[in-house]
Amino acid sequence: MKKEKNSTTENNILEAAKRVFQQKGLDGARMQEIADGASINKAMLHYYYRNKQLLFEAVFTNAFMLLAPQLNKILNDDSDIETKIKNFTSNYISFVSVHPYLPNFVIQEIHKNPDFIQKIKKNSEFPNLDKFKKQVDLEVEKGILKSISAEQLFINILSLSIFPFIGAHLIMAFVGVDDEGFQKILEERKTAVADFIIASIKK
Amino acid sequence: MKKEKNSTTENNILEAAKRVFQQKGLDGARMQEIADGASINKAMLHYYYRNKQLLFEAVFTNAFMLLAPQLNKILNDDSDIETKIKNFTSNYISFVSVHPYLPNFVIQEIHKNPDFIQKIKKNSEFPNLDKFKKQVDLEVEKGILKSISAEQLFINILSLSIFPFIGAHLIMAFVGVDDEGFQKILEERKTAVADFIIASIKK
DNA sequence: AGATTTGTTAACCATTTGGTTAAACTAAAT
DNA sequence: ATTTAGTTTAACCAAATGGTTAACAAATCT
Repeated sequence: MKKEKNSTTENNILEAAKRVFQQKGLDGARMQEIADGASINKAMLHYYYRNKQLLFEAVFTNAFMLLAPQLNKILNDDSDIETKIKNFTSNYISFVSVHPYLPNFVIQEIHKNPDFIQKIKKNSEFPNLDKFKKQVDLEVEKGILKSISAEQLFINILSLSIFPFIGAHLIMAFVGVDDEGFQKILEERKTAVADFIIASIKK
Repeated sequence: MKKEKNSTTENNILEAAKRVFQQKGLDGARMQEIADGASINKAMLHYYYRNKQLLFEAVFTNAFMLLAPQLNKILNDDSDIETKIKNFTSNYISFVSVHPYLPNFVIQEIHKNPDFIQKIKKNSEFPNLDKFKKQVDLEVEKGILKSISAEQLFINILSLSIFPFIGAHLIMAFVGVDDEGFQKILEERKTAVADFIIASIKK
């Protein structure tokens, strides 16, 4: 038996599957297209991944696990809130600029199949708000921050960081810029988002 | 010839199509399911709407045209920025709470087919930023607002208003609340979002 | 080397799916 | 009453699609 056959084939499949699934979604994706993308026979897909659903779940979990660590940065490290916000927004926007399809993909498929997230929540360390909440409450108490609920603040941070990627085309149409112009706006946001948030909550 | 046959059938079709398309997307939707939902034969669908694409476009345009007027509120009326922000965020969150599927549907299909938005941009009055931009620049100049670009502010407003609906399931998982708890958070946001924005930009 | 497991292919299959056809039905217009 | 035009149905169809089979090639093991 060949063991170290991690080589190309399986990787090619995952790469191709990622491309196709992220662009077209579970329903829109075609196994044939993925096979073509991986330069293999369609039967090979079913050799490596028994069926479409399993292949999809592999890709999805992969994508999700790429985003989760980003969130742990804001939820579970020890710096103060202001620093965290600066780091997270900047890092996140930089990171997603390199993987622009990720947020849409993850969010869309969770939307169509909300149970999916429960499955993931059980495995691995799923980020939770406990520490962040304690921290915010403390800084509010200390008078460092204005009164705000950690939940609302968290939602605001996520919204400002993620939405521009999800609504990119919509925003471009409204604002009247092309891809290049939009890139500039995103670049600005790497610092502008944190400034915006901090201006609002810092006493 | 029966002329006033606007009666139920066509309406049933649109209602059923709306339900199915919004839940499953263009690719995931099945003509048979729409037919069943409208209590008609599948052939009737093709009698009223020649094919899936056209039926979809009817539903999509419909949905989009429901959201556009909301945006005109913030872009093209005469009140000052602060008032506009208060009105828009509150109205938008209220409105979408009643149509929670809308933002996801519109954004997702635009994401998969960006040309779609160009089609719409040509018909009807498509909201644009010109007036809003002038107003923001003026209030910045007057010293009412801190220095901020109208584009970034606009994106922030949209993000904070729309994302919670698109990322609902994700947020619920992170924050650790159920549907009911999330409803409460949204209710809070009807005022909290505007307060958050204004605290950040008002001098 | 010979057996066995693993990787790969081409051809095939059952089902689903969007879409069509032709005929029947309905109600108004002549 | 018969024509006419719109409405509705059941049966049908071709293409697409996810998935399988069986045979073959290439490693791996003994």
